[in-house]
Amino acid sequence: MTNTTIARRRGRPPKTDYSVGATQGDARAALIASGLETLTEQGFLSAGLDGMLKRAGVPKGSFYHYFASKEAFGQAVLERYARYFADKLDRHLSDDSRPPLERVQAFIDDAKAGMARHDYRRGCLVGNLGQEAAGLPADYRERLISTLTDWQRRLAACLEEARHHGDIASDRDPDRLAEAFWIGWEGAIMRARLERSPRPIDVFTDSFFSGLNAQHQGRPSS
Amino acid sequence: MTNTTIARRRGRPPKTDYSVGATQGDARAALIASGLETLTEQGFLSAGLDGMLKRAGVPKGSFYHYFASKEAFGQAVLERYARYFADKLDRHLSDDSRPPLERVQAFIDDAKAGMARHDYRRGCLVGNLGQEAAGLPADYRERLISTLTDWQRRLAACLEEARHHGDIASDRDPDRLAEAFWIGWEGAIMRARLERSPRPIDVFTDSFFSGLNAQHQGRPSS
DNA sequence: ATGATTTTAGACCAGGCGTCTATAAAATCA
DNA sequence: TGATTTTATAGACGCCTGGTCTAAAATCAT
Repeated sequence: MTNTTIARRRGRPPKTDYSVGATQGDARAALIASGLETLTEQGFLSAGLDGMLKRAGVPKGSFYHYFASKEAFGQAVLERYARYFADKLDRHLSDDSRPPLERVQAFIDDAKAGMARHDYRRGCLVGNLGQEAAGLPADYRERLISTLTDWQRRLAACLEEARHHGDIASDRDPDRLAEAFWIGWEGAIMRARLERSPRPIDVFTDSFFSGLNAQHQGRPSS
Repeated sequence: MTNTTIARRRGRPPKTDYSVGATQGDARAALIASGLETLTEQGFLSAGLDGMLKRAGVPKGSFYHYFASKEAFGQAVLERYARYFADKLDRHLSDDSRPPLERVQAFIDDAKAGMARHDYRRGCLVGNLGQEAAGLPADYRERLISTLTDWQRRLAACLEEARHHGDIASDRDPDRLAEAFWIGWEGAIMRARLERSPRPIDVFTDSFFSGLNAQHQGRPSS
């Protein structure tokens, strides 16, 4: 059997375990953190590597040691963001100590606070990259879509609970409601950033909650 | 009356092989038309002048004869887009031959057809620039906001009619509903472009219409 | 011709991504 | 210990693109 314990190799060992956001000294983690800040503010295409390198305090030579290209770097940042966001979602939406819709509101308040904390300069990375999707490598598109459907799945589960709880009309489909939520959410984040105000988020979320117990009806007959 | 046949002008004659601007002979119009196509696809920051010039069939040296800078050019394109879009809105929303909500649906169908016609490559210029607002000159922000509130005003008037018509619960505020519409709309356009599908628009608009006759209720108590 | 006006060609410079070479650090082998 | 191998840092350089500007071209007016 192979020696799984240590398996000695020659040479300087790599700084393994990038997944856990190692803190100081880890250039790769610093780069991703810097990328998160920059890309949520500026998007991908118009963001320059040099700026992110400077922000992270990492020289260019190191960058291409850890990432094959700017594109590969962007993907890594997106992965990290998707995980970070899904964790935040779960933290709120699985909080059994509150009724389901309050959990949704708790997530919204959390996100709102985050935007205010950064003076409405940072948006949603998925929204930013989504708008640039035309000019991005093809695999970005798939990843962005899968991220959104992942968030949708998590929200739908909570809305399903709310339906059983009696807070949503029984003929509404939680999955479709969740889909509509994220569609509107991205618009609300964009608008909040534009106006530098939490109001768009409030207007959207109020509208969303109001619609939950409406009788479903088709569009106006044509 | 002016001689429209030949109308000789002073100075070096233009090359007049503009490919885009329907109206031949006007390089400026060709540039704006080209800019509309490009900026609705790519946004402002990552779009290059060269591509737009080539698309318009206008030589590079001419650009700064017609516009003071790329920024000024972008503003001109935005003005044109805002007018174009407001006209389209009015054409539908003021059509007294149909009930108000059907007019809204007619506008939506029109916009959907436009997106499909361009294979979901082009988005809403206001949405594109809005997402880039952080990296854009300050006056862009104000213009984008005023454009959205202008569209909101027009839609609110139609929703007010719908309320009198009995299609909207009497305690809902048409202005706030219209505000919510444009917030979600931008999200829907973005998502439709990402998925290259009309579905996000349908999901959003169905959700919007469903909410119109709901009893208004606050957010979940916290 | 000379001058005025309109349009264009092309140079210019800044910045952006990626590469390349050099060096230091950390471990093993001899 | 010293040689060797692998990892990581360091930043200068090249090539290209992109926005801007200046000088010149092409025409009309006098």
